[in-house]
Amino acid sequence: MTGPIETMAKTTQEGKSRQRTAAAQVSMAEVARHAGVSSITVSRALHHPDKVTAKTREAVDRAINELGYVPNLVAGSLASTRTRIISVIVPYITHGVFADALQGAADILEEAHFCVLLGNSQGAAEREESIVRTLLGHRPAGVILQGANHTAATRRLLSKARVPVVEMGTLPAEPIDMAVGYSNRAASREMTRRLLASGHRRIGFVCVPPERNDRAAERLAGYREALAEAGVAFDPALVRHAPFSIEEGREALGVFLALAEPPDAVFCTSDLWAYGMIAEATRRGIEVPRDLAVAGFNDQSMAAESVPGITTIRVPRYEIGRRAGEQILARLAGEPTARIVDLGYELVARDSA
Amino acid sequence: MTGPIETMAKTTQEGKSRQRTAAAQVSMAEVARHAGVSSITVSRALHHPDKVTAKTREAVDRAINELGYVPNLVAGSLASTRTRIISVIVPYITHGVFADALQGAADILEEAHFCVLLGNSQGAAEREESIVRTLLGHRPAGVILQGANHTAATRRLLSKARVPVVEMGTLPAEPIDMAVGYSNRAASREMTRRLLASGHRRIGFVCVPPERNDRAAERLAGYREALAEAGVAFDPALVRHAPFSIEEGREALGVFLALAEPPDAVFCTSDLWAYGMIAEATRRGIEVPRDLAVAGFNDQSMAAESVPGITTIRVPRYEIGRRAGEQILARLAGEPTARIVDLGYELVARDSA
DNA sequence: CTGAAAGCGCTAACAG
DNA sequence: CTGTTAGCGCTTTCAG
Repeated sequence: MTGPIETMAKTTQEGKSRQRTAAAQVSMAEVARHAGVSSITVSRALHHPDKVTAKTREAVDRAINELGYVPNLVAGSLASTRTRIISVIVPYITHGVFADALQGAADILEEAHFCVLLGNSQGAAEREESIVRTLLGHRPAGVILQGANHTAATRRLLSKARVPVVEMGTLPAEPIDMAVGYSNRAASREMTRRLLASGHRRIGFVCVPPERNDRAAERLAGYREALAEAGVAFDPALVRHAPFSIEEGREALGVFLALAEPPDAVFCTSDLWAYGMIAEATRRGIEVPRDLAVAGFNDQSMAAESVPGITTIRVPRYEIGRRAGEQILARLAGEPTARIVDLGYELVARDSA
Repeated sequence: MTGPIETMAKTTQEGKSRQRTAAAQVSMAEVARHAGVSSITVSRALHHPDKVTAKTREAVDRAINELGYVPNLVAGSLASTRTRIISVIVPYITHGVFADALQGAADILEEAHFCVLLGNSQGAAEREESIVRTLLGHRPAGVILQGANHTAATRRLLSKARVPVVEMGTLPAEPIDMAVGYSNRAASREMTRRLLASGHRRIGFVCVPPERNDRAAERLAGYREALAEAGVAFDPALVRHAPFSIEEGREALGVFLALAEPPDAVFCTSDLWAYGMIAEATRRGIEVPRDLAVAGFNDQSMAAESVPGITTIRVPRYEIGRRAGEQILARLAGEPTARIVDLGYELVARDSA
């Protein structure tokens, strides 16, 4: 165990004067001079090597290497009024679901030589709006964001930006531009139906507050639809809101058991809660699924590791991000694009429900 | 369970002609005209509101709102040769350790109104080099990257860029500029000492191939140092390389048990492996830690959930990213900065070792 | 406190 | 295939 230690810099500070980035950088003009050609020829050797003789290309390449030239993309972007930047905004980077989608988007975009300008909304629509405003200032070639609950201003900004926009992880009735996801409502309805089919009638439901989260709202709607179909009355006492954590799953069990009429099944709309709830049930001698059925959502790694294994909904998280990136690229290439891409979901039946 | 469905766009394609981003955007000049002032006054109203009369400021603000003006940061950056972009490069976004650090960096940087330009090296130094080259083209105000094994060209590029650079998660002898992390070697040595102190002499070691990963190399070195201190001979047969996954932990156990002289303890340098190994041991009726002690690294969420709980090394993952961002900001503000910041680690003793 | 002129480093458009 | 001329939209510098 060690504590924080700081070794003071031996190097002298350069001081406030040298914040300017491009300062001592080599410019294209210098490369041109070095190679005995004009700037535009350097530009062409870089971007359209076939439009330049092999000899010129070599001379330019040599000059670039000798001088250590790194093209200034800021200047290039301004001149061409075009960037190779895609903004990707996610609620939380550390949440597995979003991290996977972000990874998918980053993979395909970097492959296509685009850069990802990252935004982190922390799940707040107002924060998202201010991030969108800033990121649009960088004139991205496209924008990818999570979910569909945005402020009116965010929608307006994105529409006016005249760039491809993809909302991921959900299937909004009116996407800003394009959407890639799956039906949270249908997935939730299907899981609830499964619990009902097993004979459960008192079904608890755990989710994040649905007011500020369209996915949670959709899942709650799906749950209610399935109950209605089966003629089971909706009981608000069986709905519990919580932040994401294993611990909250443990606590939710306690709350449910303290009810006058406790549930005989619980649909946790995150595997984290399901995992915690099962662990706590086991600790209390409640057998899952015999005494209590527990279902999860997302098919995160702990779903398979839990004992019993968690019956859950698997969503194509990585694929959603990747496809979102592909949609942007397709639009930029002038190819026809689908307005809504439904990547589906899969109910993974294990032993917990 | 639903399959992929695509709804074709009803909206007509805008075609190849409209890839240009800034195209129909409102310019500062238009805002100026609308407000009856010059561009430079708009610029000042935006960046130095106190250098402008309240009346002018209001007129400008009104024009901005009416026109929906979004400042073009590309043009601004070119003119000022300065950006508010920090490049952050991580090996994998989905790996919890890096996601946490990325989150830490993003949090502090966005707070300071900087944007994160994300790079994803996939753990390959060559890929990192090409990413660094591209990202530097955007003239970031600073660069944060993971670890210390970079190509010579990467080091050269970053040094020549004349911007603050932070390497995170490790304590290199010769940082490119600054480093924020902890000693992988010391942490590994301490854990190995603990296993030795419990009487173990045949200690297995699981890590990723150390040739391409400086952290793995440091951990291996710490393990060997502790063995040497205790006069225990190093046995290459006890070292296993594997990719990160729970499954690989299960497999590693099988390999170790097949040895003529199997280990009585295993130090897994990732909790993932430790978790899998313990699960597999339990399945085979091998009691942990009585029959086999298993130690982990990183204190990921499964470490506490595992039965028995995993004895592991906790590292300040989020804090490392946050501090890395702070170092960049401090340097940009002209404040003195430490060359190396050791944030330490903590051995978390649970029941597995 | 406000403005005019000049230019950031590059690329588009047109010539040769 | 190569070069010249003009900006991209903003900020810097220097005047008023």
